[in-house]
Amino acid sequence: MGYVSTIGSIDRVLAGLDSAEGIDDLQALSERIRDEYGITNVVYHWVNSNGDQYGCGTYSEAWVLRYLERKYVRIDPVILGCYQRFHPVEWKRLDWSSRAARGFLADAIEHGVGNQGYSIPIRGPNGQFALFTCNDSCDDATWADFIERNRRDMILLAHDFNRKALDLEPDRTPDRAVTLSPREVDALTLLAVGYSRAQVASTLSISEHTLRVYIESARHKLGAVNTTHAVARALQRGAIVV
Amino acid sequence: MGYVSTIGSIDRVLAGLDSAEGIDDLQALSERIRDEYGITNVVYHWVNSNGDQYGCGTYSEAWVLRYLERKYVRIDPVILGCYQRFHPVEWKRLDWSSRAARGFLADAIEHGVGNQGYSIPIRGPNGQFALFTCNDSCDDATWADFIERNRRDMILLAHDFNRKALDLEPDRTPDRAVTLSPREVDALTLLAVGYSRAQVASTLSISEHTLRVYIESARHKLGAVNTTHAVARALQRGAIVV
DNA sequence: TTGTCCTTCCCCAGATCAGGGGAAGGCGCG
DNA sequence: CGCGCCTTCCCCTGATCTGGGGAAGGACAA
Repeated sequence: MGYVSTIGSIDRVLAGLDSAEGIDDLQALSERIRDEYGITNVVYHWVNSNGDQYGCGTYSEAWVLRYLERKYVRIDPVILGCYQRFHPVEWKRLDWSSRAARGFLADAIEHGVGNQGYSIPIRGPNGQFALFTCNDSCDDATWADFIERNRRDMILLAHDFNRKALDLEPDRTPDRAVTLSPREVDALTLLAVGYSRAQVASTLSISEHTLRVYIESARHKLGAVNTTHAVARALQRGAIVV
Repeated sequence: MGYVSTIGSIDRVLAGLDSAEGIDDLQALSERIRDEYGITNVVYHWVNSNGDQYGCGTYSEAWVLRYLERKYVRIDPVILGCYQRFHPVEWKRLDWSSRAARGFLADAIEHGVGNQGYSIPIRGPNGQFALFTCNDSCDDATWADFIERNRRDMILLAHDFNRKALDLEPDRTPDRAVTLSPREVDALTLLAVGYSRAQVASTLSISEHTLRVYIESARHKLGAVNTTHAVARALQRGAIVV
């Protein structure tokens, strides 16, 4: 990481964001951010609830293809870690202990991804999830210093980058909000914590037949094909909280 | 809204956040933010889907009690609007057309809530939801100018306020990750998108018996009592991404 | 007032899942 | 070179879920 003055960078970049008119501009902008801040990579990565991915950034094409091809999204500790966290996180603090994760890391570094990174999770109303990541190759102290100085900028960039990305791709918000009835929420919530149908029915003091009506109705609303699917979608969309 | 210089405010406030050690400090800090920025109210409000609420801020005690007592969370257009939005929003742009909303607004203003507001939605891994709000009584142009100048500060404050609030209330954060094997991840992931066991087995090109071993093993790791439970916990912990 | 949605109840048959066994080869870590 | 973990295969039975039906009262909104 070469030393680069970042004074005013955020203003220049946000001005660029304001005038962006297409995904290509965002792509160019990620490169711009990378250069303004003197780091190796800047990436905006959208992870869709059906496994679709999309994004832009400075990773090499080879790495992006490999990532998709190997379905790394399933084991990438950055994704997994951010997915269960509220706050931005430094990569070093993620869990790299599994074999799959270590293999992934080696592969990533081989493809030009830096060993240091900082990723900001961004969430939408119905479980939509995206990541804004910056990364670099340097030692821990240098990176900690960089983050210390630029954390705020990165958070603001993540916000505005995401907003612009959504403006440009309005169909990225396909999961319409589903309103489950209170009983449907009860039913799915109890199922999600492991109750069997019989247990749920007795907990809610209704017959199992009635319970099934709720589950079916919730299933239809959620576009789910079975109970497990319905619970999964309800959780993803925040329709139930366990 | 009296004119107040906000230069350096963010630094002073964030320093205060760093040293906060309890919910009382956050309460004091919300007052501090209010004064630094010269507005009427600053509020951090955690909303649980089961109706639980929690937060701190400068609203009068009378208003908070009334809000809870009347279960305003169900009709508050700020909550409703932010719940389905990605980005911070000015109150004027929300939907105040329903009668309930207008009644609510009148009641709010009567209790010292400003007519102008800016609320930032904050989301967690499993639909957790909180709001960081600043509001004031002034005309549209004055408020637009205030937001224009302080939008970035508010976003950063929302982030850090939320982080601190979660630090101080660790039970609101999710459980630690479990490391599932790649096959277990495959199995649960496909189950989560609605596949039956037979479909999963054939998709993974393994026998259904083998598949069951993975599901069982994942269940044990996750401390789940059945498949649906296992999928739910895996999702919550970010062990799988669907 | 009419319609839509929520809540509750009931029947049944076939498909699916859960739970308990046991056994094999492969891989990496100490 | 074990030991542990991952992967793969097989047996079985009983419990559970899924897929269609139909029916009724109450709440709330247009």
